[in-house]
Amino acid sequence: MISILQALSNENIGKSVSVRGWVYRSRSVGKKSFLVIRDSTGIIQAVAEEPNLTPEDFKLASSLTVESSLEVTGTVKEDKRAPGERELLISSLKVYCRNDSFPVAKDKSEDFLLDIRHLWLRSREFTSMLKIRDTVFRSFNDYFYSRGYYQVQGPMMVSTATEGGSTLFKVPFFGQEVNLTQSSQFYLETMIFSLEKVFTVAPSFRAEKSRTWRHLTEYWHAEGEAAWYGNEEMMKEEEGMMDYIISEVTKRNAEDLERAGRDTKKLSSMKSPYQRIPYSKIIDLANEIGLTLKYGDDLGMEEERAVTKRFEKPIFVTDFPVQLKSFYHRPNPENPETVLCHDLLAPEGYGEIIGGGERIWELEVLRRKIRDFGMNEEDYYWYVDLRKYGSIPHSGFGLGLDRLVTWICGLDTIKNAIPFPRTIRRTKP
RNA sequence: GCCGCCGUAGCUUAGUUGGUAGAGCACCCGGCUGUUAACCGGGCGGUCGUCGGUUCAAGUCCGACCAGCGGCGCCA
Repeated sequence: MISILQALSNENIGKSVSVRGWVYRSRSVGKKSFLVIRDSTGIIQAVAEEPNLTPEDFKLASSLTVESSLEVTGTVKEDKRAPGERELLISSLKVYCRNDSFPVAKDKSEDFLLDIRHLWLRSREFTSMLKIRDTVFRSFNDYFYSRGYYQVQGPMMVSTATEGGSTLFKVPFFGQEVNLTQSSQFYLETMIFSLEKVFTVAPSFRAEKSRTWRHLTEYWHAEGEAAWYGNEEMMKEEEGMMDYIISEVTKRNAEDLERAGRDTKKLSSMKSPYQRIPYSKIIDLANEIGLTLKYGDDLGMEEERAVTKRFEKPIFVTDFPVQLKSFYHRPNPENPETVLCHDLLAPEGYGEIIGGGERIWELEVLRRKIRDFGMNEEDYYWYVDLRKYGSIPHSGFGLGLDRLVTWICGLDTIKNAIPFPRTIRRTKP
């Protein structure tokens, strides 16, 4: 038994091989049947005709429906008429499951495809996306291991919020209530005191009633936290990570990117360094483009799209005003109206994929910010404790892996960057 | 949270001023000696999202509900 990719290789021409998989297309002309078979590695056309097969087997082969599963043995032959110019002359076959009509046909709506996502995953487009997604997750881990980070895990059930309080999922917990985590950041921060550099890949949950192309209620959050790092050092680390992920994807998934309609050369050209643009300059730029933004306004969807379309590479937006960012961001000592932070915006209109920066490490500053943001210090006692015992400068980031995949694949919705998207109105399949 | 939109066969859909539903694909049967989302002929397949109302008569008009989609805000 060999893979379809292997069956198509030069050394198998003229040889008898066995492959197994699923019927991708089936057509018959006169006394010949053409079965295009797919497995995880590719597709090959198999030809069934009677001299090579018993009448029973020929009939069986001719009757196979889309996505029926089977195993075939046959001789690999070069033939200009075949897709891929190679095909398999079937000498025997074994059918595992002959289907009724497969629900996925040529006419399909976005809505219907979401209902049958469990079957739509078998499509070539989705297979390619899943392979690219695999590379993104794998290379994220590999990069941080190569940089001396440890992989750690925080809890998914938590009792404190990282961001605002209104977007938490409440879950019953032995007569009490807990929340599903929105970020593992605070837990990563606790672990830098033992491991110094840590990362995690975990789901995060947001109960925001978002209805957009780039929000999920459950998404894959890749986070890193490093002791002694400043904002600039963290940005450099992220540049290294992005370079590595993009080089791995373009190396391993060239064909998959092509199927997704993505220009591999264009992706490869987006090497770091990325521009660092202060928030105030972005406001100026937005106004040059014709948008009306004043200092203190947050960047909306329209602004982000317009701005990122002007760049060929991702950009960092830095130095946001204090009030636009969460309480834990460290104010810039040279300009306390702004914080030492960075958002990484993907080009081509895709927008924010990373948010990060330097964390407050001075106890009194953190206490004041917690008060200023109207929060209760007692709820964050353990987070505050970190600033009491051996506190150090440190920085971190959170990356939306599904957003990164959306951009790398050039998709128009984040729902197609994850096998089973969870949105405000969809929990099935 | 705000704004907009859709629901007719397994899928994609047509359906006129209200008169009891038509097609393409899929599937099944038959034909075709090389198909490329094959083609040709036939067949199967519909409580028109649900409930209620108006009417002699509702897919069509009205109301409520259910389900889902798109955009904004928020964020990764």
